[in-house]
Amino acid sequence: MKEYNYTSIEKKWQDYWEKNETFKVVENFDKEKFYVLVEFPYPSGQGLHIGHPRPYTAMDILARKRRLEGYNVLYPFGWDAFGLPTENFAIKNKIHPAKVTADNVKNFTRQAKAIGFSFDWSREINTTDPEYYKWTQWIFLQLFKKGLAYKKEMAVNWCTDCKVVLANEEVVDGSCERCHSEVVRRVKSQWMLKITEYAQRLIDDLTEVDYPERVKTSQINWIGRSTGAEVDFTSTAGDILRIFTTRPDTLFGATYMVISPEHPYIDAWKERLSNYSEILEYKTASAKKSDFERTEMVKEKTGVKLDGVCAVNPVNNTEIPIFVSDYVLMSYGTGAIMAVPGHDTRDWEFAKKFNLPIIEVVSGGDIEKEAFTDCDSGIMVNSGFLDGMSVDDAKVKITEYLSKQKLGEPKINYKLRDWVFSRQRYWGEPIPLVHCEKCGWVAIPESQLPLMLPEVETYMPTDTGESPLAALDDFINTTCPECGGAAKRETDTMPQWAGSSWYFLRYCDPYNKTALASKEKLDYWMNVDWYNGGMEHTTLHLLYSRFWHKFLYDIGIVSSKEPYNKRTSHGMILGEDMQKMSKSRGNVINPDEIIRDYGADALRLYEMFVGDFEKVAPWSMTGIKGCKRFLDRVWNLCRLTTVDNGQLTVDSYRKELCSSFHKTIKKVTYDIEHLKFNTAIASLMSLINEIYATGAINNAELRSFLLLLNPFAPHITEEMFEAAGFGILNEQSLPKYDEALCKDDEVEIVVQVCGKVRAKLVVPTGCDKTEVLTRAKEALGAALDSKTIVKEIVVPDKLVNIVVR
RNA sequence: GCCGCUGUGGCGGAAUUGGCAGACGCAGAGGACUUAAAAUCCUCCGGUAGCAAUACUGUAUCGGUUCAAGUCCGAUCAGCGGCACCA
Repeated sequence: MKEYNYTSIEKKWQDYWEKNETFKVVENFDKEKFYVLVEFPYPSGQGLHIGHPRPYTAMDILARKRRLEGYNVLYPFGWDAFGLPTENFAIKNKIHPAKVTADNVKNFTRQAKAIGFSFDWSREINTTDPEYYKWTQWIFLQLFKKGLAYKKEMAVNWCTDCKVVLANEEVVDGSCERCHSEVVRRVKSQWMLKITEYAQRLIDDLTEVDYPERVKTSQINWIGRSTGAEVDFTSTAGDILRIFTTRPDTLFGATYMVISPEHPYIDAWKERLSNYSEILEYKTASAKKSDFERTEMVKEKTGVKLDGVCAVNPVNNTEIPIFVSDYVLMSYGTGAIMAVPGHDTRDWEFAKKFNLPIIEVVSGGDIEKEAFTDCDSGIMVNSGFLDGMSVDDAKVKITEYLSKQKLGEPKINYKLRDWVFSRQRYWGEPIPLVHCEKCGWVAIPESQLPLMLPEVETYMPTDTGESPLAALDDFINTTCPECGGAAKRETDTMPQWAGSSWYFLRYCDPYNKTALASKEKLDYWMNVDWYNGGMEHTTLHLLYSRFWHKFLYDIGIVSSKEPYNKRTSHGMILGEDMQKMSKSRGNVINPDEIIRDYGADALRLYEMFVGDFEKVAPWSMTGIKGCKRFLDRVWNLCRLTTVDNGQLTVDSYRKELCSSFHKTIKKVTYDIEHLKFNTAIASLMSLINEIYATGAINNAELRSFLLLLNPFAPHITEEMFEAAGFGILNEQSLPKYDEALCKDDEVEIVVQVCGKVRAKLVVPTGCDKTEVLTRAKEALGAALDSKTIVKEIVVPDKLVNIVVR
């Protein structure tokens, strides 16, 4: 057995593909297209992670298979290059982030090419390229013009020492990742995008797409639609206090109210509140917590009663106390709730702690022990005109009543919040707006796009929390496009999500100077037929890009409501210790070394063979050796005796291998479509074992085997294909299977007695049921004597089960 | 606390979706080749009992449905990931 020289073979074919532009694709309107997409990477300083090749190889296999099936395949690649790590590296090392990005991209490109992905490199894009972000800015302007971008006061993480706004990621246990100082929540005016306006459509159109159920569920839960009612309580201060509830039926059971610490009434009622200072203290304390900390279930409920103002329940005119507590969030509903401790777990806990009355309004539970929250079985009690009704009926009745009395109205709420689109950072797309004293916020003319990111001395945000751009007078000061007067530019930049929300459109027409892509090309290539990415992007990137696509559909840029027909997700590659790979754990694997020691084909094969594609899988050095061993066996196929019959037709496999070949072709073809790469490879391994067992091979067998393996291991198969005189593999078609030839003439039948295997029997495929049963009984012989047969089950071509007493 | 996912040999994982559990690979043991080693090839490889044929047992735990359960249902335990107490 000889090892093959993977280094020179892989280099040879990578050069060949590059020189011949093998995978460059052009719009061919006569040919059926197939658009395969992988999430473009963030080019970090660490280089390609060993996890990256897993999804890239999987989709490369699909792309190569589709080409062999005759499709016009678009499989593009690019760089999602704006972002914090690059900026932080630039700050630390005083290198321009554009330079850092260019270096990282160069390294990533070298590594990606060494793995032999069949990307169309002529369509490479980079979100930090002004020719690209010109169109990111253009889309933002359209959103702005349609009223979908607005400014809002938002709480941000503020490092008290660095005096900068921090991303959630930079806050570790409530303190700054860099200086470990305290981080507080501070209010800042931010650009927001009204994704909530698309909430219902983002739910509804999920029925049109082929996503894994867990992805759909995550998105639906994230958007979090709930139906209920808004109800107006009056306060003893004379104002109306509006609340949202999903359980209007329990209105008679409301024994107190809770408002969020940020609720504006706290200030409005300042004069009436005898314990105002105590309330203010509570408000300050809760400002230090994140929403997550505030809403943690395990934590003890906290709160302060408002002394001096009460609320009045509109259905029974009862006066009830008002509390302020941080478990109520200003960002959901109206920032105020009615508390029904008898039928809400959180309210129940709060009421127990503060000794508040608990009234049962739905019978069926024991409210002394816990809140009774079941909506299906209870009957209304202690609820005036609702008594005796089911919960569902009561909901309808009370909502009608409230509407009629003008005390409230039905309401649908979504958990989904609008998208915070501003960053007080340098390394992002500048927001192309100016602020004019007279005209307000004004879009810059589209002819002035791209609004270039200017050079700055330091990338550090300013100590007022503004972006580094705020320190550049030349950049800030401009004229108003509307009135011509003096105006100031927006200095915030866009989040990294912006560029990735539409990149799949740019791949269709990456050099277009007059549009983000031409309508003709968009209509040819879109939709993305198959999009693979990580589960971690399910609720942010995937939702954001669907939102932008729907907006572009609304303004006539794209022709479909949804961008992606099919979405799949891969599992992470873990370290050999089953832990997430990280520098601190010391379990990081460098792909360069793997390629050097085993070759790209072995790396590709191993990452596909290691386990279920959708689940996490650990790296294993011995595992990759096994894959390399398999490739050596493939290489040595050509050293077997060739028993050539001179034919290259499908039916020229030798008789003893014919059925195996057809079965393997069927299995590999099926498995690739269903992300079962591991079992596809296993079946190829079984087939090669069978070939070796015969000690020989013929041309048709070698040719089919190489074609089947090619999507997984493109270099070695191209080389062997050429050496065998079959031509260039990439220009061929995938072998086909014949269903009739996949079947064996005979099958083994399991004979069970009471579910236990007692005999085995070989019968012709498709053998008659009674015939099988007779032969099964013969096989069992005396074992059935003196037993009463209760039941006889025959599963054709599989098993016989005889139940006896 | 809530949501989602996952529990199968020494290890990674298969199992046509209810029909012989452990495919394929790794590791291990024995043998062949070799002066020797590596590589390669052949054989064995869940547990218990047995020289063996074989029998019993076995898919996190407990229970259920079924002729038949890794697979379906109910409860429990453990691990991983996500989270915005969503009223």
